[in-house]
Amino acid sequence: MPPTSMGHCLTTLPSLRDALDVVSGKWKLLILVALATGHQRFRDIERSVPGISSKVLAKELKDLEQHQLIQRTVQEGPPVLVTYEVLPYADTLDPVIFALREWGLNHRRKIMGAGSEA
Amino acid sequence: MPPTSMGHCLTTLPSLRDALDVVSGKWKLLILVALATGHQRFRDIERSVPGISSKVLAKELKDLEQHQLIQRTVQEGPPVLVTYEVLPYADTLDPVIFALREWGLNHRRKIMGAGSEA
DNA sequence: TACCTTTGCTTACCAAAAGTGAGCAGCTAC
DNA sequence: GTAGCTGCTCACTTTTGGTAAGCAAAGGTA
Repeated sequence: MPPTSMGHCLTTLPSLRDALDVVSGKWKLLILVALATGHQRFRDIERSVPGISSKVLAKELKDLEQHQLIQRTVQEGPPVLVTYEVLPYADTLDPVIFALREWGLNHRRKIMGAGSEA
Repeated sequence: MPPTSMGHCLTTLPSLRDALDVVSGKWKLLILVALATGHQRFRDIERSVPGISSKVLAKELKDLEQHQLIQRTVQEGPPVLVTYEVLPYADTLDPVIFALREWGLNHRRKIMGAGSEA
């Protein structure tokens, strides 16, 4: 039972736009979740986010870094190691991710349930 | 203090993807909010969602209709009148919109606050 | 040593989507 | 009549996305 139903105020549109400008892609939230679940290397993320390509991942990681949601660290050494990690600020997106996750779960149930329709 | 911080479970990724498949564009949530705030005619929505074009709006409205989030109604009569309205199901997206709105609000503050940086 | 694999990307190339401007049918206003 | 609004669509350009390949540096394997 959402307490806000229909109660969108005038600041909703601009704030939403601000948020969407950072987060609206198909991949960004997925990447953040992958990072949060322990996948910190490029190839590791690539494998854990099904369907993403190297090119897009590289670009998205740059975007996320620019928005200060993640941090890229290069560990020099005989094998140069690059790791990505979510910054604390990215945790503020948890409510968004949570809400979206819940909705996705529910939506799938709806779609599956009404299986008799085209 | 988000209670879910880092606590993403294994169903997060697929559920998130399901949700993003419906809602990930730059415009869909904005359109839903515009509809929910009383803009129900095409041109009205177009004007209230800054930056959107007729073409994209038409396409997004079709998508939203297909996903059963909105309903298109044509009232025949001397002036044919087309109205769009959010279906009850779209209200289930309120938590998502709310979370995103909050985040956007906060993010703008952060960006503005750190104004001395590039 | 040669050969294959992994990593973290980048580069061409092509397809899909978004943005731009014009326009159109049907109506109203003047 | 002509100008305007509405709800779109069309043709065109630009931007974004996706695919496959490749590359330098290192590691394994024999």
